[in-house]
Amino acid sequence: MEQDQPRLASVTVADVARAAGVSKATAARVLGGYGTVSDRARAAVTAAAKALDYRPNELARSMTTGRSGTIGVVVGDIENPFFSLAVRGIADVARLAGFNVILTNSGEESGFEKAAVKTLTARRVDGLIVSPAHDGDIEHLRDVARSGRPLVLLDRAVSSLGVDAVTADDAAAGERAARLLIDEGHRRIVYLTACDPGPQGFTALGDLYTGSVRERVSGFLRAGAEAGIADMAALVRPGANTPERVRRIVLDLLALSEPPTAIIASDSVIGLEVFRLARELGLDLPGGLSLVSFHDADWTSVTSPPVTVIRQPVYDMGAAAARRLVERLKGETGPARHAVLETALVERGSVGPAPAQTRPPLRRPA
Amino acid sequence: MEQDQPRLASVTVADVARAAGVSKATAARVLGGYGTVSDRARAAVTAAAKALDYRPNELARSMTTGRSGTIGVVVGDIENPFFSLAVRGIADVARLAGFNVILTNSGEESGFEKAAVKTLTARRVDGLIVSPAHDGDIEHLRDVARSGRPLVLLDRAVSSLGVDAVTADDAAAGERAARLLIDEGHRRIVYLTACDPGPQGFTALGDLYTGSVRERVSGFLRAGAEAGIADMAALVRPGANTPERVRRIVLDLLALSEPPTAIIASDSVIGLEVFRLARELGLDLPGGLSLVSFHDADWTSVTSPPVTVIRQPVYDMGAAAARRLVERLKGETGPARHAVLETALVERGSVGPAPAQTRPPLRRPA
DNA sequence: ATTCCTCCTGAGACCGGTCTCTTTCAGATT
DNA sequence: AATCTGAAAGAGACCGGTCTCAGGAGGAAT
Repeated sequence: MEQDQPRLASVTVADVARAAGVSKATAARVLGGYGTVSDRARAAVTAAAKALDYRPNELARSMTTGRSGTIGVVVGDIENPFFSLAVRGIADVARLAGFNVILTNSGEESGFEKAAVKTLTARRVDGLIVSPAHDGDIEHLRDVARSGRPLVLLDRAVSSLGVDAVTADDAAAGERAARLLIDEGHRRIVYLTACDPGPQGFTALGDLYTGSVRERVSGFLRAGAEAGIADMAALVRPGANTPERVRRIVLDLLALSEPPTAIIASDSVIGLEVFRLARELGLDLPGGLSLVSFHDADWTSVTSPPVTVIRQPVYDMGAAAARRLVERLKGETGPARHAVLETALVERGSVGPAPAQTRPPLRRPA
Repeated sequence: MEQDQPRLASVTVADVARAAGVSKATAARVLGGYGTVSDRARAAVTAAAKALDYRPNELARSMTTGRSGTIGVVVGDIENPFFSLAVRGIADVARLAGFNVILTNSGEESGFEKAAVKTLTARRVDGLIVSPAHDGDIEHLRDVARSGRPLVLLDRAVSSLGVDAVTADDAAAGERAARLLIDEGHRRIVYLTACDPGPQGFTALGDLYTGSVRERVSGFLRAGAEAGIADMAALVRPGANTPERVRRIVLDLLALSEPPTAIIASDSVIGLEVFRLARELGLDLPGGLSLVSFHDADWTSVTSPPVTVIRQPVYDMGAAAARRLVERLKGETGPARHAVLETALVERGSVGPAPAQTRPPLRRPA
């Protein structure tokens, strides 16, 4: 072993070159793996590098090459199993393609998202995968697109940006979930989602600034309209951003003179909190309340009853986004593509017929 | 608005300086926020920078300063709620201290971990937080320590490295969990963990190369020894690295002539799979099998029965690790510190008395 | 033997910042 | 008026790599 000198200054190509008795250029060629070098020189440099414990400085390297071998990812919330699974998909594909992943959390806040994007571009990532928190506030993404740096949107498309996107078939999924409940006779169905509430709650689709949520709600409303349900929009509830807020919203809803008979939760974190609250209240599922949750999270299959969910191909969504980004990074040009992945309705035990009411449960015309 | 020139080459300080009619040095002073500059010059440079849409190149900056404003994090598995919560703690503290976080997943594999550490140091992160997958294989960490770059170990201490670490009181927690079960009369208790199995399973503590796991098992064995249980070590089962392997191991155990009456799961992912399997097998919890899981994951409180868990201060562990790293980054020297955070046993419904057996349930001497 | 071509190598510019060193100049001091 | 002081600004080296370009050596072709 070499002596334990507390080395602060790092070994550079120049040091290696000197030790090997060649020029800096030749050493760089060996160490960087480019150009042509004689076997003799190569051996000398390799040996010197090893002896000196040379470690390349990626920073310097990417400063000159312009490429960093890194892709930046900005997700809403790594804690949400949806995103952590998607990130895994991204990471796996990236690794195979030889890219490193820099991950950042926006906390679903536009301000943090902007800061994250700024930091990542400043650090010259080769490309970005972002799930935009707020699709009315996308100047920073437009900047990225304009700068020519590849950008792929994940889970939330923003068509006006004209960049690649990978999402699930949210509108169809929202419609499917609503229809399932309607077919069971439910008429007062809540759509509960984490999108920040506007000044006075939900009034129109435009109030929902998260792409995926808006899609889902549009499907939800469509199902209601087709079934002739008067005011399907009345029970769309954004603002379920924390467990506490989920509880407050649901408690308020249950206190209505005509309480809802079913809830659709827009992600598994919300779904879990609804489930927990129902159980605390002694509310029987699905007898007293039916529940459908987006995202087939692990726990949904072990509760009693297990939860009926919309299964999204989350891992694949991440992987597809990364694959697309890598294509772009490899020079693929051509128009922006929006990949829409199919979801599946997994029927388990949390949906049952609506309890008998004043109005008899009408069946939707087949 | 400016014209939409598709700018590929980025604007540099030199460009700004030229536009502002000052020297590169002066422009750099304004843009970099250092040195002294007249108000007139400052105004000119600021205006020029805005007009040209100047964006600093963080790479170039950190190449000269030697600091990158970034801390690298290598965790075993971001998908595991334990790590995603810890990462959140890290990210929050880092953000407040003005650092960015680069996150990497090792998949609990030493090889990937090494690659990740190498990449991160090559990109000159200012410091590292790592949860070492294998504490017999730490040359790469030793290199980091030797290079003088601050390193904090998370969840898994390696005392021989002589670096800061933040862990839970794993030995105490393991002992506590085992004791709870022993007090309920259990004698055949499984400790199920994800640590990769040696050639022929568990034979001695040294076979467990994950620090936290070894600690927990040592506590587990100690509890057994104190209660005079003959062969507590016989039911220590590493290798539960995937849901499938959890199933296989548990099924094998249940097929024993004298099957275990209780299982301790070393993390919530394992705990969930055990729970699911028990339910599939129609095994009553806690009547037919008692279960204690490490990590107070969300879902553990909503199952039927809810799961008794060891609650670790996961978020705080991440935050503490980040805080310590930031201290070091700010120049704190002084000896390595190992912070041990307390855990709590949260008794819920998945633990019950051992079913009557040939041997009568002995109570541990108070 | 001469020319041509290929292979290898070294010198040095360059990337985009920071930072030291030097010079200039205005205002204060005596 | 002469000197001192300190703020402001410019020139240019530097960080650690990459890469272009020009030149030298050796082998093949003529």
